[in-house]
Amino acid sequence: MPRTAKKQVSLGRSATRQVRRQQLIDATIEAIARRGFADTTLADVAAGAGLSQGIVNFHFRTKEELLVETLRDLNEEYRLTWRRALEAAGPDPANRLWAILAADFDPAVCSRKKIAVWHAFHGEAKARPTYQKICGDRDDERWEVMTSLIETLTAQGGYEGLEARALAQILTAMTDGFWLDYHLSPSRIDRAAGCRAVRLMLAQLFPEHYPIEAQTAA
Amino acid sequence: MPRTAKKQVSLGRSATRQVRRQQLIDATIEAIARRGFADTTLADVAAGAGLSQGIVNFHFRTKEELLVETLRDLNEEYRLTWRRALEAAGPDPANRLWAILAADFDPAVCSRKKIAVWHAFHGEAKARPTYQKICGDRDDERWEVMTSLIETLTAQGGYEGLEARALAQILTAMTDGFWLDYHLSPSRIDRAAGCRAVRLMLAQLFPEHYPIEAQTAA
Amino acid sequence: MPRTAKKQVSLGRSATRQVRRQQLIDATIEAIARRGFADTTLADVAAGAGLSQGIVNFHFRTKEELLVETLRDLNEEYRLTWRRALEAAGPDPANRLWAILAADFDPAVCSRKKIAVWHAFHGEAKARPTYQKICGDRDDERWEVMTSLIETLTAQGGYEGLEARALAQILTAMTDGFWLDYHLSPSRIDRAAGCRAVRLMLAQLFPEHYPIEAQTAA
Amino acid sequence: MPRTAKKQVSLGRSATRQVRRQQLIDATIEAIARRGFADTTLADVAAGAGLSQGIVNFHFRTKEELLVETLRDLNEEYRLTWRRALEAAGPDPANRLWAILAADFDPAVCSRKKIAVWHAFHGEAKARPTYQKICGDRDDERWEVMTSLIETLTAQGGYEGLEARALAQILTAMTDGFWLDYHLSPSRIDRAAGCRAVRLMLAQLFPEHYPIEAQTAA
DNA sequence: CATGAATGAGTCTTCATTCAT
DNA sequence: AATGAATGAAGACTCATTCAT
Repeated sequence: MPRTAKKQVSLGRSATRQVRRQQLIDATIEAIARRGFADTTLADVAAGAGLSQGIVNFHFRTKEELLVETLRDLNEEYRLTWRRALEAAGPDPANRLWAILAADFDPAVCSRKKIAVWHAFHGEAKARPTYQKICGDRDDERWEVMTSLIETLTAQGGYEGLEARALAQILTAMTDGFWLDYHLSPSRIDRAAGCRAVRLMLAQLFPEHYPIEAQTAA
Repeated sequence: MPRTAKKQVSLGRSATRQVRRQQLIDATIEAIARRGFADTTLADVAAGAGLSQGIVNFHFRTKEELLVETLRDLNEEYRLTWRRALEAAGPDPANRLWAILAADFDPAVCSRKKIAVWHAFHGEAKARPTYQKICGDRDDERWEVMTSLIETLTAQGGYEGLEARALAQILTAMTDGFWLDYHLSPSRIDRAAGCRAVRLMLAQLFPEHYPIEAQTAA
Repeated sequence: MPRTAKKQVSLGRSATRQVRRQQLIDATIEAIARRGFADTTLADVAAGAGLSQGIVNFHFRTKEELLVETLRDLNEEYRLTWRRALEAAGPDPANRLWAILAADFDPAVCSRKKIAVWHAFHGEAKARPTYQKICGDRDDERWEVMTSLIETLTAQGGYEGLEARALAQILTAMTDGFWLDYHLSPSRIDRAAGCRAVRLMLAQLFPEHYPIEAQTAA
Repeated sequence: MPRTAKKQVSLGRSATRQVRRQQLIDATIEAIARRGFADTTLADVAAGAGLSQGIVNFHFRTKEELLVETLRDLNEEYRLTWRRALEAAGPDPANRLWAILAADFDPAVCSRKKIAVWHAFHGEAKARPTYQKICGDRDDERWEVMTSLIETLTAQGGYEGLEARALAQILTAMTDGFWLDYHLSPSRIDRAAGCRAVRLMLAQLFPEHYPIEAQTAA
């Protein structure tokens, strides 16, 4: 508890609304990762943040609102991660496509903890339309960008018979699947291996754009 | 209530223990699919089965035991599905590999409802070691068979530079990923498309064994 | 607590639904009378009934439902009291009118406890439409009967200038007012005095029907 | 929030303690009338006054103190209303008695809102001795004056058999009862009708002093 | 004086579990 | 075997009160 106490003092009562909210969202992610979605209580979250019981209902009106905001927060972090990678990748479409895919292995979003929380939300998605909507919107955006890049690649190269939508589905499924496998069997797979496997796929699908010798690390 | 009464009468008090248990497991799957893992109560399950409140604690000692048995039941159904497909595929390793992968799109295991429940359990896996163990064991078995088949294929064909483990990872990730995408964005993908995409991947990875013209439907 | 324990045993777990509900309603009346409306908790009620915490939400779905049923119960008891008195009064309208008014001083409904609870509900009536509706319906019924009886009396006797509605209002206000005064200043008034005062009023308003010498006790 | 800000500015930080207290008492009356006693929170009161959360505990030490002061305020207003009417009535005891009774229909005290709040406090009276004391004292004072006036009237006129205490009780009950009926069934009664009915009663009880032709409006 | 974030005790409500019938 | 009333622990939420600014 010394750390807790220090935290409270250091942030003090004057912590701005935004800071407090983020603090609680972080504690929520931590709690869900540790205890699971079903067993996470507001008491856990508050204790994890070193704050008092009633605090969550003060900053978020209900538990559900906290959860939704947590999901949005995760979403935004994820979105920013691949968006930034995309910008950093420059104009080349092959580079850009790779940047998006490789972003999924960025430690900022691809950690045991974060992935556990993602799957916790995914598990509840069917029963909670709000979650499904948020996740769907997130995927739609990434899907658009990827499809468009793949169309450019297939137009450039002579990849006959490869439809952009099908390829986008394959690549999306692969990275999503790696997250799931990493979640369920962390001992069988690691970030580097996942990254390499995706690169291998790209090399298979677009040999012109991703020559085998030029492997890139995550 | 008449329906409930009839159900009870038709099954009779003599229903064997196994029948009742299965009835409750089915109701559990239904309830989790509809309400989500966190919001499924024993009352929901009992009502869904047309039985009385206390019944679950009679046939399963605790809620947790019911959930574990439900997961095992799902698992066994999944395992039987691909095992049977494997047997039906005959001796050819290419056929056998395809059979395993295609089994993931069998309506018996690949339905909106079942997939929702799978992801509900996956979401809780990190927090509940038992779930992780059950899911891990399931994956291990399939993994072994797939790796072995892939090794045979790579030994047969001249697929240089393709490591069996990496390929197994790719293919596993892809089918797992399709399930997740089907769960989150059912409008973007359907079973047939998923099946075709996997076939396309096989054709890319093992062109000798899966010539493009010989497409197979799910 | 020994008494509580005995009660539980004597009623047993098999107490019918109706008995349990009544038991809880009685405990609610007791609790409101003792602690007031605002400070009555479900824990008070359950403890008062010698039962466990969650019992109320089992037999009534919410606290509000328990309160509404309690009000209905009080209402019905009140209604039966004057209805029975009315029947016992025979055919004479003067007797019948007197019976209704005197019923308000029947110890079954006119006790410190009951009246306190009545006023607790009246106090919340404006803010809770359901209460206002229930109380309004109760008053309407009694009002109809009284007005009709008064019309008969004024038609019989030569009471010029006395309008039935106004008289009904006066008599209703008087009994209601006695209850309030009994509630706020129990030391200044008692049931017998209230009863006598009402009788005096009747004698003043309808001297032909209620001759002064024929005083009747409550 | 602009309205809030304006309000604050217009009253200014220099508002005297008394003004703030009155502002909060008024907001309390408003809140109780709207939400009921049990559901009125200090947040409601503060918001209603356009001030901040913690303000009440600053000007009144506790919620209970605010409520008590609100009741006292209502009391004082009521007392002043009939006291002023009494003074304005001149020396004639019949006029004075009528003035007291008619004051109960003065819009200043006899409004839907005020009456709702009165009954809210009455409803809690039994459980809170302080309220009972305050209401009792209020009634005692009025009771003394009324009894004394009635004694004068009965001494003057030849009203045999009419005891002053009984008459005071009747008249008090009647006005109290009108308030309750106005509270519960506002559609059945209005101030003018109540006033007329009381006047009718006086005419019946003291025909010498209140001749029928000399009706007075509220 | 006033604000409003923070606290934490208290309340309603849910629900897994028990058990008399 | 089955029922369903009852239990009671636990959780979300409310709100009077405090207090740093």
